[in-house]
Amino acid sequence: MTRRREGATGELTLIERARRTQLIEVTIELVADRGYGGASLAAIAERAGITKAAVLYHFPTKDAVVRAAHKHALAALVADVAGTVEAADAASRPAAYVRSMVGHLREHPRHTRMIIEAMVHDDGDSDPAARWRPLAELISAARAARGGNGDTDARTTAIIVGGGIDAIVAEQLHDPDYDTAAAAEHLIEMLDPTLSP
Amino acid sequence: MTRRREGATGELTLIERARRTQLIEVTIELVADRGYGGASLAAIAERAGITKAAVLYHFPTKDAVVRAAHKHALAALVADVAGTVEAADAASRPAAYVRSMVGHLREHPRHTRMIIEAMVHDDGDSDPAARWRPLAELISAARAARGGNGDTDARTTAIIVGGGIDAIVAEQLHDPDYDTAAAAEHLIEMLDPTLSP
DNA sequence: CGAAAAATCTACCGATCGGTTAGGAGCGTG
DNA sequence: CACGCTCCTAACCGATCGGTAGATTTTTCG
Repeated sequence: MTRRREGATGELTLIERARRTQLIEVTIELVADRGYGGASLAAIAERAGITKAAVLYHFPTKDAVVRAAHKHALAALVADVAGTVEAADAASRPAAYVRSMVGHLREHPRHTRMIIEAMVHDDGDSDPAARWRPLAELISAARAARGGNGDTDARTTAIIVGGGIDAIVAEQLHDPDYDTAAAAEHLIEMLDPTLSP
Repeated sequence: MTRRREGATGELTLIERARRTQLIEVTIELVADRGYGGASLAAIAERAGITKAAVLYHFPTKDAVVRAAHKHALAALVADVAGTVEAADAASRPAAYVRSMVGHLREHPRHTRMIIEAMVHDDGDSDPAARWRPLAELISAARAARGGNGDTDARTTAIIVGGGIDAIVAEQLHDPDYDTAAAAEHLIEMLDPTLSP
């Protein structure tokens, strides 16, 4: 058993931190470029310049590496979006959310592919509605701020708009010249009427 | 070389047809239930009640089986949708398209998962915009029929609406009680204003 | 019936998968 | 110096992958 301390509360070594970060980064690259199946232990180890066993010294299993990479990409995303959205007033937060989300995903295409790949792969236990729940709450709040009609299903609106965001980003992944900013504004124009009574 | 005639123009045996159909069906089930990686030759063969070698007698490679399954699911989808859409007049065809697409995907969840899985897996060579091009053309035609403003980007509208369709279906896959029909109507309500001058 | 063709089986191949084991540098500390 | 800890390598494991070769059964048809 050459396994790492798992939930140890002790602080990590500097080298350990650096290695983990590096492994997460190369894993994001691999999953983004070659899909979940393409991110084998051997591939991860090779890109990091170490051996498979060394990778498994820092993480208990391969899935743990991929999960850590997914978590990292997701955390960076929500932190970025949350910061932008807070600056807007309630009525325009859904628009700010869409703009910020599309913008972030365009600036970090690797993270985008990583998140999408993870979404597709972990079958079942992830709810699409849960992914867009923050957006659903912003939509509810905006409707309330604009005076009523909070009866319309914010969950469905959020799911649809979220799907639109994903589609815009996916298109940009295929065609780097695609004008995602214009597409985001178009999506916002479609969303806006549903926010007013 | 125990390989099948590949592009032979000759007619196929009844058994061959039945086997191919069966193999395509079990492959759709497998890909839908366990993802692309879960559809191994051994798994396909087991579900069909034959051996791996027998599978490779009817198809040259494993990928050929999966591609055939994808093609089958896709063909069934477009045939279904096309039939419904033609019955509507130009101005309301986009709405009919959305309704029909969501309805078909709900009635054939396996096909849905198969298509999504294939979409994610074949990296790069498939353009999201191409997938929704038929919808983009319906949107353009509807705008023309309603009198002008064909300047708005139909491609982007189609991509956004298409993403909304995918998201609705994905949510229904996770929550079977989800009201996809209502969601489709909501999506249509968001689409409609963009079709008029 | 008997032979050709179609369909399938058993058995194997090399490659790769995630993971394990044992050990050995390098380094700071008693 | 010797001990202990961190970080890593070389070698290996059993399982599974897609695919192949050749024998064998089943079907078709003159």
